Formats: sequence, C-alpha cells, structure tokens
Amino acid sequence: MLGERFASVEQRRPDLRFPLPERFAERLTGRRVEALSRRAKYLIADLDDGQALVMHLGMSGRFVVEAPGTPPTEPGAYYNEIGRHLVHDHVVFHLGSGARVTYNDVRRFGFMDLVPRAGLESSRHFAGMGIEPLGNELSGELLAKLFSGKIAPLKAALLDQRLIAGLGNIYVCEALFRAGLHPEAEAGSLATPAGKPREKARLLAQIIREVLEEAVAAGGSTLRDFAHADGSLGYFQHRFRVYDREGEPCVTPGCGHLVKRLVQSGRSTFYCERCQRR
DNA sequence: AAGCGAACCTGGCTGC
DNA sequence: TGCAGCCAGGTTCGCT
Repeated sequence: MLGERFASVEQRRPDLRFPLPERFAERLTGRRVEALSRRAKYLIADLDDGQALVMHLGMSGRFVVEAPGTPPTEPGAYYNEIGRHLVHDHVVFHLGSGARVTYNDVRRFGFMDLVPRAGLESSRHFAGMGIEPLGNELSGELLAKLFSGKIAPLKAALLDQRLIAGLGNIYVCEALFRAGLHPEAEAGSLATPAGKPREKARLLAQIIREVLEEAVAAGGSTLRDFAHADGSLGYFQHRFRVYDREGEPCVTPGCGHLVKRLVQSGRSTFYCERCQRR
C-alpha cells in the first residue's frame, strides 16, 4: 500500500462494527498512501489529502494482499482455496499497481474511519489512550505509578487500554505467568511493596516487553484463522505456557500443578496457582 | 470515578 | 443428525 494510490475501493456493506464514514469509497479513490504506522492495535494510513485512514482488526479482522494479476474470486463462491469465507470480504482496495488488499472480518468487530491527520492523537479513537508497551516509557517506575491505588485485579489493569495500550488477553496471561504474578492480585499492590521497592513492577515491565518481542518475532499467534497479509501463519501459540492450556500440567520444571482457567471481567484467564503469587 | 457485566456478530466445537 | 450451549484474539456502553 505504501506509496500506492487507490484506483478504486469496493465497500460491500454499510458498516463493520460502526458505520463506515460517509462517502468512504469516494473519499479514498485517487488518494495516495504516504505513510503507514501503528498506535496500540490501530493501523494508520496517512493519505495525500491530509486525512488518515484508521483501521482496527477487532477479533477476527484480517487483510489479504494479492499480487497484480491475481484473478478475482469466482462470483458466488463461498470459500476460497484457503478456506476464507468470501462473504466476509467487506472492503476491497484496488491499488494502482493492480494489487488488491481485501479486508475480511467474520465477526465484524473491526472498523475503519477517516479522520484528519492533524491532531490524530487527540481524536476520538486515540484520546486518553495509554502508553505503548514496547515504547521507552514503559518501566517499573511508571507501571507502579499507573497501577498505584487501583483495587482492580492485575489482569484487568493490564488489559485496560487507558493505562497500557496494546496488550491483549493472550499476552497478559503469558506475561503474568512469566512474572510469577497472580492475575487476581490487586493492581495497586505492585506499587506498594514495603520491602524491595517496586521489584515486582520492574520485573513485570521487563517481561511484558520480552513476551511481545518474542511473539512478534514468531509472527504472532494463530489460534483459528489469524494469518499475515501474505497468508503465512503465526507460531507463538506453540510457545504458550498457560494460555488455552487449562488442565494441562504447568511447564515450570518440578511444578506439575494443572493450569487453571478463571473468568475476569468476561475474559478467560489461564494461570498456575502455584507459580503465580499475589 | 472505578470497576464490572453486557453487547456487538458469526462460526466452531462439545455434549446431550 | 440435530440442536442447544458455550467459547473466541477487542472495544464500548451503561449501570452500580
């Protein structure tokens, strides 16, 4: 997409999670993509008219990139060769080069929006958003400060995008396990260790970074249908230590306790009650 | 104000 | 085989 123009855009339904912007396809047609970036779980394409195309994949969204000359899928076909449900191809970007970028999203929890690039940080999607977990700001000191006084469970605080923006359910479970911290511990307890000052916060901050870097290097996690834009899959799911491993033995040498599952604010948490302490 | 459950939507899997 | 129930990578809304 970078440097390309949108020759045309097909919008096949009026909405994803939210209504698509007014005259969406029309406003994109002829525009050139000048930059691509990411903030938290949002993708941002800067356009040559000062607008930004903001995109979020939700739970099941994916982009598929097809090279110039790839024949269009057969009209009326339900699945393509890799089992993708074509009825869930909602937006198709036809690029000047002839390549196609298709947004497919079974559950339609994803969305797209067009907003002025200037002041993007204070626009409705980004205002109040927390720090980047891979940015320089994340430190034990800041983590302790962010969680100070919070009685919400550690798990919920880590998922709270207003504090740290970009951690999801899988990586929070994995980070808590590696840090040996109990998901139900009060978030504020990280900030108030009477003895070793903020040792837990320092360790957790370091481990969050490690887990994310390792997951990115492994290409992310393919649970059911996640794939990169070129169709390749992620491999981090093979390195899960607790996520989706309920009832399996804890991987800590000599532990042997079974991984437990509990529900916190509507999301599954997987943890080892022996290795993860409050 | 913070924290929590429900809602948004479809499909896959399990168990009866 | 069929059907009900549960579960899923995320965010937002509304209630207490």
